Amino acid sequence: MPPATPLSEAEWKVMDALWAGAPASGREVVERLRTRTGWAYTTVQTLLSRLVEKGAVRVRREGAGSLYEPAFDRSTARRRALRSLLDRAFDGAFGNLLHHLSVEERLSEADRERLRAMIAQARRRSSRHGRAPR
Amino acid sequence: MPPATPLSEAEWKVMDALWAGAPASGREVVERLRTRTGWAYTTVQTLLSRLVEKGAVRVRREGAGSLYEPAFDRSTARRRALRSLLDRAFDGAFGNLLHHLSVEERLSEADRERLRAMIAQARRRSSRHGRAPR
DNA sequence: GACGTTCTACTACAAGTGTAGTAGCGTCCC
DNA sequence: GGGACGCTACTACACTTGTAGTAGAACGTC
Repeated sequence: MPPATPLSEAEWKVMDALWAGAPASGREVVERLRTRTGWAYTTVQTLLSRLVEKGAVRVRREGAGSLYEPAFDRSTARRRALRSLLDRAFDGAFGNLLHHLSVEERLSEADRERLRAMIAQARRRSSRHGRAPR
Repeated sequence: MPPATPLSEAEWKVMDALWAGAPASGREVVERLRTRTGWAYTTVQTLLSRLVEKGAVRVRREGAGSLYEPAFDRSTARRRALRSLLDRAFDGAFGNLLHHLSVEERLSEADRERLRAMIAQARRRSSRHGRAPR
């Protein structure tokens, strides 16, 4: 697992662009970001370099330019970001987040449906290999 | 609603110290943070000032020193932080977060219990507002 | 009223972020 | 093989964050 340096706002956007299509050229990434951000080519390049330094993106020279590809998937990044929020704002306790969700946030019917599935799935998983992590 | 400038890691710790006890003197805040962080008095002062600038803390001179108190409660801060994470990492969609939780995170029995309560509560709430619970 | 003790205000400085410019190199085209 | 063009590498610069020091004001004490 690469050093879990957290992704900044702008970096998330770049990663999103990469997750949208496996190896992509710098040009492609810029193109994908154009509508969302309007960043200059060099801005995107800077961000890509920083991401490579951080180990979040792998680069490979390919003839003319380079091809970039994420070093981990979106779920992994999301898990890390969530953990980071948990530590920062919820005393690191998952339960606190759930409590907050239940008391403070408004849920739609679809959300509730999702939660029901979530419970069922969690139950299945935990009974399969009987463990309850913190 | 004060300008929702997001709280940084260190600022969260200071806010936590303030939420732990209504108006508190600078000295008190430092004291509460000592074990957790070991920060110098002036470090805490700097953070408090920044929080005042951001509108997250209100200050009031009181004889010798000042008394500080949070300008909003922890739930509000949590809601904002969550929103920010949502926008950054989950395409701004609450459902994406729930999906992530259901598929990616491991839940304990207590978590599941909490979720069940959450669903029930949401159902109650939404039926009160006259939406059919499917 | 001189002194020590506290606080506050201002300043500092390195790392990280957002955003981009410039120079130079490799490649493609005629 | 010389020019046009695209791409990478390096540099820039302001703002935020983490962490603190110093100088001076205010207050309590004898």
